[in-house]
Amino acid sequence: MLDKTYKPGEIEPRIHKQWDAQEAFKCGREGRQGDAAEPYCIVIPPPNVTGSLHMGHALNDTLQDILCRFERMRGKDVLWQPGMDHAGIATQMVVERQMAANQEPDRRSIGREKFIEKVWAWKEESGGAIINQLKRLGASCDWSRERFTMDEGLSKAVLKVFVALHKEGLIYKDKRLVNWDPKFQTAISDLEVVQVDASGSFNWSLASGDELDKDALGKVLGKNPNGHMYHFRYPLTSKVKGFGKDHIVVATTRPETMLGDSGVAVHPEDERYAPLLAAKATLTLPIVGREIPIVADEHSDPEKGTGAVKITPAHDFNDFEVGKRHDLAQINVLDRHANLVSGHEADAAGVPDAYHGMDRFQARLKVVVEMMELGLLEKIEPTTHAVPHGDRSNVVIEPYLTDQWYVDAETLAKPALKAVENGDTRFVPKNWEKTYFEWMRNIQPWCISRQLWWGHQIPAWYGPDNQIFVAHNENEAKALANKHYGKSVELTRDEDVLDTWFSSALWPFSTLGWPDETPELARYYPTSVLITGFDIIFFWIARMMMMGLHFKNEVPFADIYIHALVRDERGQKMSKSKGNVMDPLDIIDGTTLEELISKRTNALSNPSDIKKIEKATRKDYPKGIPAYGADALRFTLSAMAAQGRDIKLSMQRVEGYRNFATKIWNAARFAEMNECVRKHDYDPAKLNETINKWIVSETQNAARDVTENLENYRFNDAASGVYEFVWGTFCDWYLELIKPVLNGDDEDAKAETRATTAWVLDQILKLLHPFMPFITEELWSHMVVYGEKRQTLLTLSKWPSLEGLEDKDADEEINWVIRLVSEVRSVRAEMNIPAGAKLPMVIIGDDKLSKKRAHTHGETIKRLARLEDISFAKSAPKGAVLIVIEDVTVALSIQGIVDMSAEKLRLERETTQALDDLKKMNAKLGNPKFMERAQPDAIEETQARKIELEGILVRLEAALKRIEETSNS
RNA sequence: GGGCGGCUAGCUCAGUGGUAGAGCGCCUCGUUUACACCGAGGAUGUCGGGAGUUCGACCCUCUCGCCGCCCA
Repeated sequence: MLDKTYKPGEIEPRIHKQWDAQEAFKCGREGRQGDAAEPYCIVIPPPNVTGSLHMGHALNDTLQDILCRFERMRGKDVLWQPGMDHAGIATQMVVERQMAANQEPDRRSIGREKFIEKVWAWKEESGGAIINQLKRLGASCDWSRERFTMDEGLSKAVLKVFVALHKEGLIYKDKRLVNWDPKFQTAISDLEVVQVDASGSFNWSLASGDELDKDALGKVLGKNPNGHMYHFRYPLTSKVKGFGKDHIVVATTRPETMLGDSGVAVHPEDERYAPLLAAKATLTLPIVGREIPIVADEHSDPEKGTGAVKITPAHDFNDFEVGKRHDLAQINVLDRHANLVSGHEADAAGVPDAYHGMDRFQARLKVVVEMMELGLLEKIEPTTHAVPHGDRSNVVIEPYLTDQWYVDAETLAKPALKAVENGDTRFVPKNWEKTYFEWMRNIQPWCISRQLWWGHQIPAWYGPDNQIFVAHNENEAKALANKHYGKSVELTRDEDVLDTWFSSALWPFSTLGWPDETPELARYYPTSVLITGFDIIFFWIARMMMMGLHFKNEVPFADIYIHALVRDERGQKMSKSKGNVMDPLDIIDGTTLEELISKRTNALSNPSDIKKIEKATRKDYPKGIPAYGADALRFTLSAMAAQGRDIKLSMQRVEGYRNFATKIWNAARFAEMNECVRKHDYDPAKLNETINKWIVSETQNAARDVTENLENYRFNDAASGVYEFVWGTFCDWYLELIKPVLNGDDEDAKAETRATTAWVLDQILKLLHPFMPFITEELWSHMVVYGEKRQTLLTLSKWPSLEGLEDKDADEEINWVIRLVSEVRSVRAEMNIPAGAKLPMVIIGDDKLSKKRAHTHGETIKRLARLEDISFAKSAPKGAVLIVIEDVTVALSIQGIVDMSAEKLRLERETTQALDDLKKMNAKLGNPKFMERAQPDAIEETQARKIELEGILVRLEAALKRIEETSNS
């Protein structure tokens, strides 16, 4: 016998063991190989090896798991390919931090090789915690095929791709500006930069005559160095005829970059500056003393400020382009730490001694003060502007001139763009393709080199004269060099590694064995669908499309399903630094308030928020979180995963779906108690009892509904469909309706009903399994106490594909019973009839069908509506409440129990409502345009509704009349 | 500045060119051995504002407002 309550914590580990023992999730299982089964493949978006499961993963993986389990049950040969990426920066950061905490020597002192060893050791010991968390969620990946982007095979793929693309000229080395992260001292891609708005508060102008309060400015900039626009006067080297002033005013939010200025640009048609352009006038850069040209370039906007823009080609992306057009010098003034340069470089750049090696933001203040002292500071105004930050380091990024490796993304993007345009790959929901197109059409060269140690080292070797040899290995490079130089030379390998996303871009085929032509690659590529969040359309999807098409000549996936973002209760994006994260495992296993608080406050970006976070957490979760179980969490996420809308996680919803799990549990318990046993020769198409025909018909509807919705990625519709069927139809009505049968003495009916209950329950477990794998698998294995042994695990059983079970007559009959019972219950409650009172019911009139139905279901109706007995009469007895259903009037004798004036009010209210509705129908039918132009269906429906309402009104009128007679007598 | 999405019951959210929905919460009731993590019943809405298309708009179009996100 089942326990009275359902305990997820006890069930889940047991079920895991069953799945593992039977290797249920392995692809290419017996009976599903070759032509025997259609392959179905999803590659997991590889989580980061340093990561831990968050709600976004939980949603992402729940949806993938639903599809995989669904298709596996539909008989397909499913491969859900799991794995992780090596997360270059994040992992290196974790390990370095750990070394520092242990007071070990830093990575530069131990050298590259030793450091890499340490990273691997870390990975073996504490990396990949997320994989176990995924398992806890119930993810049915083929774990035997787990891959890691640094694995030998995947590294081989990276090598091959790099060498091939280089050979084709699609990978090249270039000196350009990159986004430089001064904390990690590496280049990062555009996508790894987040723009953070800065707003200042300091205001000053030369014209005001006030003295600049340096200390006050220093204080403001100490809090946030950004958020101000500084207007500088750059003096003309010599006076120019026709130009009234002896200087030009330029504005900047980054004053320190002026040390690297090599020109000032004005718009070619800006008449204000025409004399200067004509005279080829130059400016003398203050502080530095360099003479710089004034150039005409459309980049400067005459409407903005003074129309003159200072140009710092080595430290600004726009200026870099302008500088190239006018052959301006690229003067670097920062070092790798984003401090001001020192030594030779500083001398070359003309940076004064006082600035050498100075912090960039201190230099900013110093430049401003010095300009003020020179009388060249015109004003400082507060402004709001976007400041680039490293997404991992959270420090201000500097555009920095370096040699890096690039992928010619523009060329690779073309086929990738076309594949979506012509429908080879389909976005669901469709509107995301716009985002994809937008990005692909404006794609920039992809900087793939990183100045890190952890990752795939770039397979490029340099000769003594810096000649580059790209090869699969050192010997091959040496051979190339020998040929080039005609002799053997010393080669040095490029120190840098590749962007982690470079290897992730190969994921859909590298995990299947490419570059080897493995059977898996042949069978599972292209994959069926990619499920992911919109935030990595650019990072990952676009790049997989490019690489897949280039190297496999086929799109990597047929469909791309883009799901929502999971937000917190207040609709805020969850983030560790905001302290509003929710660990999915805390919902599965439960947690205490204190643990929750400590988890949320230990990674805050702003520690002063601790109290605030604590308060909010105490308010939202005063008792911590109970253990709701993986099934409840999964069901919540899928029920809330409507296309195109974010999910605001609601604990109440989780609780509701936990209750749903308990409901199913108890329905099964009821079935067990009543010996509802499966029968091997049970045929749902050959039944005698109307009630059973009905539920079997409803089951078919529900199965079709879930199937269609899952096929169309309508996860929320699928989930709420099963929910409604299980609770609203099966539990609320079917199980209640059969109780009299189970307690009765018609043995044939009883046997059929028991078998039907067992059969429906089996279908329910199957339909529910993709959403709630644990409880369903548990019940599946449990419901054999009296029955036949199961042949398979539920997860490997056959998905219901039901046909020919619809039964319109049974449907109408049972719906009649349900309506009748509901109406009686409703009237009883409204009339305040004591729950215990059993009333006699009289069915008025001579309708044969009603009589027959009332007779067949008499016991059931009596039980559910709490009736003493059911009889038939031509007219209603005195002192009765009349209930008007569409086609029948029913009298409940309640003499003495009920206040007749209340009853009168009730009938009057119903009459008013019916009259209102009728008026609407008549208005429609009386409108010639409606009759002329509306669809025939709509007209028919309106007419039917009109007739129905008229019938109801006639009977309501009769009922009211009776009341008056009764109260008069 | 460009683009996308949202605004529906107290809350969280579905929804469709033709009679406004669910869950939670709320109110009333609960003799019944599946379940109080339950059962029965009930109340609650100018579907963000305005205009248009249409026989008919919560739905389509335009416009305005507010909120959010992405890109520059």
